[in-house]
Amino acid sequence: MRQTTLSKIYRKLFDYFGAQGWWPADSPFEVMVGAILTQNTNWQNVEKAILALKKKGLLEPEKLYKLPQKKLARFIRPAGYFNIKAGRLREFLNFFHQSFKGDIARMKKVPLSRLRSELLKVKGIGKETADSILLYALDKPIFVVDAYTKRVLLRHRLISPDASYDDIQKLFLEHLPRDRKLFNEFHALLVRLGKDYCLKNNPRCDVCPLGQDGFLSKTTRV
DNA sequence: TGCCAGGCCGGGT
DNA sequence: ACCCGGCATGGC
Repeated sequence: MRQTTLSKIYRKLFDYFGAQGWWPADSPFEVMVGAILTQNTNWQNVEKAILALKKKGLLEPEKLYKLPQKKLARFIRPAGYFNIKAGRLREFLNFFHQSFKGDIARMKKVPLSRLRSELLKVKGIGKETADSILLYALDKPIFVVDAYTKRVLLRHRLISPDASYDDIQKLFLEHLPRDRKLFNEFHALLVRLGKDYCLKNNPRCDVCPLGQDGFLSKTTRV
Protein backbone atom coordinates (compact mmCIF):
# COMPACT_ATOMS: atom_id res chain seq x y z
CA MET A 1 0.00 0.00 0.00
CA ARG A 2 1.19 3.49 -0.75
CA GLN A 3 1.61 5.97 2.04
CA THR A 4 -1.07 8.23 0.64
CA THR A 5 -3.80 5.60 0.21
CA LEU A 6 -5.23 5.83 3.70
CA SER A 7 -4.84 9.60 3.79
CA LYS A 8 -6.84 9.88 0.59
CA ILE A 9 -9.56 7.67 1.96
CA TYR A 10 -9.65 9.71 5.13
CA ARG A 11 -9.95 12.99 3.26
CA LYS A 12 -12.64 11.58 1.05
CA LEU A 13 -14.69 10.32 3.99
CA PHE A 14 -14.23 13.50 5.98
CA ASP A 15 -15.23 15.67 3.04
CA TYR A 16 -18.30 13.53 2.51
CA PHE A 17 -19.52 12.90 6.06
CA GLY A 18 -17.87 15.64 8.10
CA ALA A 19 -16.74 15.32 11.73
CA GLN A 20 -18.45 12.51 13.62
CA GLY A 21 -17.89 13.76 17.16
CA TRP A 22 -16.91 10.46 18.72
CA TRP A 23 -17.18 8.91 21.26
CA PRO A 24 -20.80 9.83 22.09
CA ALA A 25 -20.61 10.08 25.88
CA ASP A 26 -20.66 12.62 28.71
CA SER A 27 -17.45 11.41 30.35
CA PRO A 28 -14.40 9.19 29.82
CA PHE A 29 -15.84 6.75 32.34
CA GLU A 30 -18.99 6.46 30.28
CA VAL A 31 -16.81 5.69 27.25
CA MET A 32 -15.11 2.85 29.08
CA VAL A 33 -18.40 1.33 30.22
CA GLY A 34 -19.84 1.75 26.74
CA ALA A 35 -16.82 0.09 25.17
CA ILE A 36 -17.54 -3.09 27.13
CA LEU A 37 -21.29 -2.94 26.63
CA THR A 38 -21.04 -2.56 22.87
CA GLN A 39 -19.16 -5.80 22.31
CA ASN A 40 -20.91 -7.48 19.39
CA THR A 41 -23.95 -5.36 20.11
CA ASN A 42 -25.98 -2.67 18.39
CA TRP A 43 -25.16 0.75 19.81
CA GLN A 44 -28.84 1.58 20.22
CA ASN A 45 -29.16 -1.19 22.76
CA VAL A 46 -26.09 0.04 24.59
CA GLU A 47 -27.64 3.49 24.88
CA LYS A 48 -30.62 2.02 26.69
CA ALA A 49 -28.35 0.33 29.20
CA ILE A 50 -26.29 3.49 29.69
CA LEU A 51 -29.43 5.51 30.21
CA ALA A 52 -30.73 3.04 32.79
CA LEU A 53 -27.53 3.48 34.79
CA LYS A 54 -27.59 7.25 34.40
CA LYS A 55 -31.16 7.52 35.62
CA LYS A 56 -30.11 5.90 38.87
CA GLY A 57 -27.02 8.07 39.11
CA LEU A 58 -24.86 4.97 38.94
CA LEU A 59 -22.63 5.91 36.04
CA GLU A 60 -19.73 6.98 38.23
CA PRO A 61 -16.65 4.95 39.14
CA GLU A 62 -17.30 4.57 42.88
CA LYS A 63 -21.03 4.02 42.50
CA LEU A 64 -20.66 1.32 39.92
CA TYR A 65 -17.79 -0.27 41.79
CA LYS A 66 -20.01 -0.74 44.81
CA LEU A 67 -22.96 -2.09 42.86
CA PRO A 68 -23.42 -5.86 43.22
CA GLN A 69 -22.99 -7.78 39.97
CA LYS A 70 -26.50 -9.13 40.12
CA LYS A 71 -28.01 -5.64 40.21
CA LEU A 72 -25.60 -4.42 37.58
CA ALA A 73 -26.77 -7.19 35.27
CA ARG A 74 -30.37 -6.05 35.68
CA PHE A 75 -29.61 -2.49 34.64
CA ILE A 76 -27.63 -3.40 31.55
CA ARG A 77 -30.13 -5.98 30.34
CA PRO A 78 -31.01 -4.15 27.08
CA ALA A 79 -27.39 -4.35 25.94
CA GLY A 80 -27.62 -8.13 25.63
CA TYR A 81 -25.23 -10.75 27.07
CA PHE A 82 -26.05 -9.04 30.32
CA ASN A 83 -24.66 -11.70 32.64
CA ILE A 84 -21.42 -11.94 30.71
CA LYS A 85 -21.09 -8.18 30.50
CA ALA A 86 -21.92 -7.62 34.17
CA GLY A 87 -19.01 -9.93 34.95
CA ARG A 88 -16.73 -8.12 32.51
CA LEU A 89 -17.68 -4.73 33.90
CA ARG A 90 -17.04 -6.06 37.38
CA GLU A 91 -13.56 -7.20 36.32
CA PHE A 92 -12.85 -3.82 34.79
CA LEU A 93 -14.20 -1.88 37.75
CA ASN A 94 -12.00 -3.88 40.10
CA PHE A 95 -9.01 -3.11 37.93
CA PHE A 96 -9.91 0.56 37.64
CA HIS A 97 -10.41 0.88 41.39
CA GLN A 98 -7.38 -1.09 42.49
CA SER A 99 -4.91 0.30 39.98
CA PHE A 100 -6.09 3.90 39.72
CA LYS A 101 -8.55 4.45 42.56
CA GLY A 102 -11.21 5.10 39.96
CA ASP A 103 -9.34 8.20 38.80
CA ILE A 104 -9.15 8.85 35.05
CA ALA A 105 -6.29 11.36 35.38
CA ARG A 106 -4.24 8.80 37.27
CA MET A 107 -4.91 6.22 34.59
CA LYS A 108 -3.95 8.62 31.82
CA LYS A 109 -0.47 9.04 33.25
CA VAL A 110 0.47 5.47 32.37
CA PRO A 111 2.31 5.17 29.03
CA LEU A 112 0.29 3.76 26.15
CA SER A 113 1.99 0.42 25.60
CA ARG A 114 2.05 -0.50 29.27
CA LEU A 115 -1.54 0.56 29.83
CA ARG A 116 -2.64 -1.44 26.81
CA SER A 117 -1.01 -4.63 28.07
CA GLU A 118 -2.55 -4.09 31.51
CA LEU A 119 -6.00 -3.60 30.03
CA LEU A 120 -5.59 -6.77 28.00
CA LYS A 121 -5.00 -8.72 31.20
CA VAL A 122 -8.48 -7.81 32.42
CA LYS A 123 -10.85 -10.68 31.70
CA GLY A 124 -13.41 -9.52 29.18
CA ILE A 125 -11.27 -6.80 27.62
CA GLY A 126 -9.80 -7.76 24.28
CA LYS A 127 -7.90 -5.72 21.72
CA GLU A 128 -10.76 -3.70 20.32
CA THR A 129 -12.19 -2.84 23.72
CA ALA A 130 -8.77 -1.94 25.08
CA ASP A 131 -7.98 0.26 22.09
CA SER A 132 -11.39 1.94 22.27
CA ILE A 133 -10.75 2.82 25.89
CA LEU A 134 -7.23 4.03 25.14
CA LEU A 135 -8.25 6.21 22.21
CA TYR A 136 -11.71 7.44 23.07
CA ALA A 137 -11.59 7.63 26.86
CA LEU A 138 -7.92 8.41 27.45
CA ASP A 139 -6.85 10.26 24.29
CA LYS A 140 -4.02 7.84 23.53
CA PRO A 141 -2.82 7.61 19.90
CA ILE A 142 -3.90 4.06 19.00
CA PHE A 143 -6.10 2.89 16.14
CA VAL A 144 -9.28 0.90 16.81
CA VAL A 145 -10.07 -1.98 14.48
CA ASP A 146 -13.61 -3.32 14.44
CA ALA A 147 -15.99 -5.28 12.26
CA TYR A 148 -16.78 -2.21 10.16
CA THR A 149 -13.12 -1.42 9.65
CA LYS A 150 -12.50 -4.92 8.34
CA ARG A 151 -15.55 -4.98 6.13
CA VAL A 152 -14.84 -1.62 4.54
CA LEU A 153 -11.17 -2.38 3.92
CA LEU A 154 -12.00 -5.80 2.55
CA ARG A 155 -14.66 -4.45 0.23
CA HIS A 156 -12.17 -2.00 -1.18
CA ARG A 157 -9.48 -4.65 -1.46
CA LEU A 158 -7.07 -3.04 0.93
CA ILE A 159 -6.67 -6.15 3.06
CA SER A 160 -6.90 -9.89 2.52
CA PRO A 161 -9.85 -11.78 4.03
CA ASP A 162 -7.63 -13.46 6.62
CA ALA A 163 -5.94 -10.29 7.87
CA SER A 164 -5.73 -10.28 11.67
CA TYR A 165 -6.49 -7.45 14.08
CA ASP A 166 -2.80 -6.68 14.39
CA ASP A 167 -2.29 -6.75 10.62
CA ILE A 168 -5.03 -4.20 10.12
CA GLN A 169 -4.03 -2.00 13.01
CA LYS A 170 -0.47 -1.89 11.69
CA LEU A 171 -1.68 -0.52 8.38
CA PHE A 172 -3.06 2.55 10.07
CA LEU A 173 -0.28 2.99 12.59
CA GLU A 174 2.46 2.66 9.98
CA HIS A 175 0.88 4.66 7.19
CA LEU A 176 -0.52 7.61 9.10
CA PRO A 177 0.95 10.26 11.40
CA ARG A 178 0.65 9.33 15.08
CA ASP A 179 -2.23 11.69 15.72
CA ARG A 180 -4.95 10.71 18.16
CA LYS A 181 -7.45 13.14 16.64
CA LEU A 182 -6.87 11.65 13.22
CA PHE A 183 -7.23 8.10 14.59
CA ASN A 184 -10.36 9.14 16.44
CA GLU A 185 -12.06 10.70 13.44
CA PHE A 186 -10.89 8.12 10.92
CA HIS A 187 -12.28 5.17 12.82
CA ALA A 188 -15.56 6.97 13.45
CA LEU A 189 -15.82 7.71 9.74
CA LEU A 190 -15.21 4.08 8.85
CA VAL A 191 -18.03 3.06 11.16
CA ARG A 192 -20.27 5.68 9.58
CA LEU A 193 -19.44 4.38 6.13
CA GLY A 194 -19.99 0.83 7.29
CA LYS A 195 -23.36 1.61 8.81
CA ASP A 196 -24.67 3.64 5.89
CA TYR A 197 -23.13 1.90 2.88
CA CYS A 198 -21.33 -1.29 3.75
CA LEU A 199 -23.91 -3.35 5.64
CA LYS A 200 -23.63 -7.10 5.54
CA ASN A 201 -27.12 -7.80 4.19
CA ASN A 202 -27.86 -4.52 2.47
CA PRO A 203 -24.68 -3.12 0.84
CA ARG A 204 -25.12 0.03 -1.21
CA CYS A 205 -21.93 -0.29 -3.18
CA ASP A 206 -23.41 1.53 -6.18
CA VAL A 207 -23.52 4.79 -4.22
CA CYS A 208 -20.53 4.24 -1.90
CA PRO A 209 -18.64 7.52 -1.33
CA LEU A 210 -15.36 5.69 -1.88
CA GLY A 211 -16.46 4.41 -5.28
CA GLN A 212 -18.24 1.23 -6.25
CA ASP A 213 -15.36 -0.89 -7.46
CA GLY A 214 -12.82 -0.36 -4.71
CA PHE A 215 -11.32 2.99 -3.93
CA LEU A 216 -8.04 2.84 -5.82
CA SER A 217 -6.34 0.73 -8.42
CA LYS A 218 -5.46 -2.89 -7.77
CA THR A 219 -1.79 -2.02 -7.38
CA THR A 220 -2.62 -0.56 -4.00
CA ARG A 221 -3.74 -3.91 -2.69
CA VAL A 222 -1.99 -5.00 0.48
C1' DT B 1 -39.55 -13.19 10.71
C1' DG B 2 -35.12 -14.25 10.75
C1' DC B 3 -30.88 -11.87 10.69
C1' DC B 4 -27.87 -8.77 12.56
C1' DA B 5 -25.32 -5.60 15.76
C1' DG B 6 -18.80 -1.00 17.13
C1' DG B 7 -16.24 -9.06 20.84
C1' DC B 8 -14.38 -12.11 23.94
C1' DC B 9 -13.50 -16.39 26.34
C1' DG B 10 -12.60 -21.25 26.93
C1' DG B 11 -12.01 -25.66 25.14
C1' DG B 12 -10.71 -28.36 21.35
C1' DT B 13 -7.76 -29.43 17.26
C1' DA C 1 -1.76 -20.73 15.96
C1' DC C 2 -6.54 -20.97 14.51
C1' DC C 3 -11.60 -22.66 14.96
C1' DC C 4 -15.95 -22.94 17.17
C1' DG C 5 -19.93 -22.62 20.46
C1' DG C 6 -21.87 -19.74 23.76
C1' DC C 7 -23.53 -15.48 25.35
C1' DA C 8 -29.02 -12.17 24.62
C1' DT C 9 -31.53 -8.05 23.68
C1' DG C 10 -34.05 -5.05 20.43
C1' DG C 11 -34.64 -3.10 15.62
C1' DC C 12 -35.64 -3.63 10.90
